[in-house]
Amino acid sequence: MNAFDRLAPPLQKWIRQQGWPSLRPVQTAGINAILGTNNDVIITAATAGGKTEAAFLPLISDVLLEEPAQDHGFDLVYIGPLKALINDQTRRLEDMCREAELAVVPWHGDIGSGVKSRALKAPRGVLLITPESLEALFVRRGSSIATLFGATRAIVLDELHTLLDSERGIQLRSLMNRMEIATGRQIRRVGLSATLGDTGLARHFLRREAPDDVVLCEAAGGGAEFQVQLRGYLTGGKVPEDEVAAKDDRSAEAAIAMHLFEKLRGSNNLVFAGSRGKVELYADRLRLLGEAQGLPQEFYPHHASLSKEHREFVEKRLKDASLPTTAVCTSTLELGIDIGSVTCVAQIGAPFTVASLAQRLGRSGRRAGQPSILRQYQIEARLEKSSHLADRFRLGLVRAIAMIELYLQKWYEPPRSSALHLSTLVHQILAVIAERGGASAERLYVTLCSKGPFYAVDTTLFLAVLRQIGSSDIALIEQSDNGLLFLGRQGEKLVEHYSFYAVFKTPEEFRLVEQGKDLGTLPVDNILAPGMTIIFSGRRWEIVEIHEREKVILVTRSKAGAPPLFGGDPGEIHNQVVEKMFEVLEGKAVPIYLCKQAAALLAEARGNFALTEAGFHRIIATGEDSHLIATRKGSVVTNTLALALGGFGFETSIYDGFIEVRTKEAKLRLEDALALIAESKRLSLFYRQAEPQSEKFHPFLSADLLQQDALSCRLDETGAIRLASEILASTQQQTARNR
DNA sequence: GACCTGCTGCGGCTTG
Repeated sequence: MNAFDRLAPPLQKWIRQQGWPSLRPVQTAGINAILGTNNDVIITAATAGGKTEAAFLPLISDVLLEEPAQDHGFDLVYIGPLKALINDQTRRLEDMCREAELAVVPWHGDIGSGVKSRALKAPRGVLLITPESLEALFVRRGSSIATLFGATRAIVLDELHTLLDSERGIQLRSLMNRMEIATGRQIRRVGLSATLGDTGLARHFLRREAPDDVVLCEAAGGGAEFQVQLRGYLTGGKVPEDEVAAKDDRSAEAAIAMHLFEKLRGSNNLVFAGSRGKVELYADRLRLLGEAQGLPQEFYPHHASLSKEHREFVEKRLKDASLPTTAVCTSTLELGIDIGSVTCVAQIGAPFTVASLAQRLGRSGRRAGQPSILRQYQIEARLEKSSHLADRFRLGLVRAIAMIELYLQKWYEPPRSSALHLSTLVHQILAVIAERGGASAERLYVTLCSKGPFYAVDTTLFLAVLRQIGSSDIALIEQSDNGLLFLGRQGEKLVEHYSFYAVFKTPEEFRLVEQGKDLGTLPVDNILAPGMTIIFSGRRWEIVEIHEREKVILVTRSKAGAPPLFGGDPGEIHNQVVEKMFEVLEGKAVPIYLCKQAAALLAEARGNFALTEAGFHRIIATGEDSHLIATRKGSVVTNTLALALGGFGFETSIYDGFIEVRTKEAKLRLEDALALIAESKRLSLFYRQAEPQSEKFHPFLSADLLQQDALSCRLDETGAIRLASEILASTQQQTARNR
């Protein structure tokens, strides 16, 4: 029997109504993988490749054709990382389920309590929910979980790739696990994604006990033709006489804005500017260019600090084919919210990961016969005598090239699987105790570690965490006479507040208000005062009043302004990306997608790289007491070595694949320090400040636990030790050769 | 040298 015939009649009718000539291969594969089996399944296809239907056509059929395990409860559970995505998918599923008369229930923070209480009284159909709302159900209604999910056939995880490596992903795996323990049944898991770097690790995420049994349904190669141009621009330094032309504004940003304005006007596009500050800067310039020509506005900023109203306005304009719209944005427009297809994706500066570049490009070329177009812009510094080697090697441009090359090879960053996730573990200990009204240490360990996602935590470490959060000054948990663990004084306070359900940290912010209307938010660490001017939401403002206690800033329209500071963490670059960068630096081929200026910059970078023989000498003297070490590694290993060197009094700065070391304050020679590191088994002794508190529940952990947590993911000791001996060996070879 | 995501229950009010 073919795939279509195996579906329940209401779904066959729905497919006919859609006017589809046939099912797509990935949908046929999904139907065959799911119907009549208990398989866990991963479905990967390009954005808008029909993944949702590939999963839900057979899953809904299964609900209609087979008897449920119990009379009440949700038949299917869909978990989405965004409220907007849940709203989109609710509409699609309602359409698909109408004929089948199956209820579709959206559930997140913006959904009214009426919908929720009705669904709790008579749970059935498809539940679409966020990880946080699901956590809230477990914590608030722990005793109802077995009833609510006792009939659930499958859990569908949308945008699986965003969950693999993150704190939220660990929480979600724990929730799926807790659901199976509460209902006493194994529940099928179906993951959907457009960009999975390593399907092996995705399988492991989905079902750790049996990753090999997870069935993979892959759509055959996307098909859209890929067009790319990389344009290089110069900034700073002395502008040569012949380049000083009539135009007032010679900055690279102005030139890029002008090019974007000319190329993108009249169609729908996305411009990824790299940071919220840069988004504001380019949106402002593009608006001014339009106003100068008396043209209607079509360039708008979009990022997470802007008000919901403004963001929804921009998203709606993007969906509307009749109004040309370009959004200058951050990764807010990277995920699967349906904004239709855009003509071109522009990227200013090199992205941090190939995975996000791929995700962004998935937004363009979605209509048959239309290419997917990338316009990459890169600004480099004009070189002077005193210019730094990182500028001479044109590392920004080289990284942009490496990213495009890796994208063409279809390589994406894999998730790291060794992380301990102690912050999230603390959260889940509190959550499980709240869900069950108390738990023994043994039961907790089985639920969370031996059977759960914290498998890297052994019993010794687990007990150390319990002791730490049970200590009298932390008081998150306490133990009763019969050995059962309960929430402590502080633990109860945390769990009672609604801010408990999310496992990730969010900064404190000011609200920006103009005449009673919210424009958006700004991190509180901005240094602002009345009279100062800023660019925000694509317009210029003057600060009128600051209300510290209410965290409100009142503003009024202004003619001047600069983008405010939005803060942020340093990005993380994978080893493979840095390796590719060195391949580019050492290579000869000039990619055809470089403009003349970019090609000249690449030639210059290669010339400077060859001149300093950085490929040959791993340690290059760059001044009287400064050196450049070529680590040829990504930021985790490079950071670890830099931290270890810092322990010896060296001052360090980090670049892609390089560490600059200043030896002035150091107690010993650089080579001797490297030798000591190379001989070590552990580096912890050398760190000066290796207790970073970056995650939400880190403040409750001890220095020792924080260091173990950092070493499991943000630092790589063995990698750094190996790197130190590798660098030494190559310098010794070099010395021998010179003799 | 960065980006993003999420949130309950209840008291008290108005309105039909």
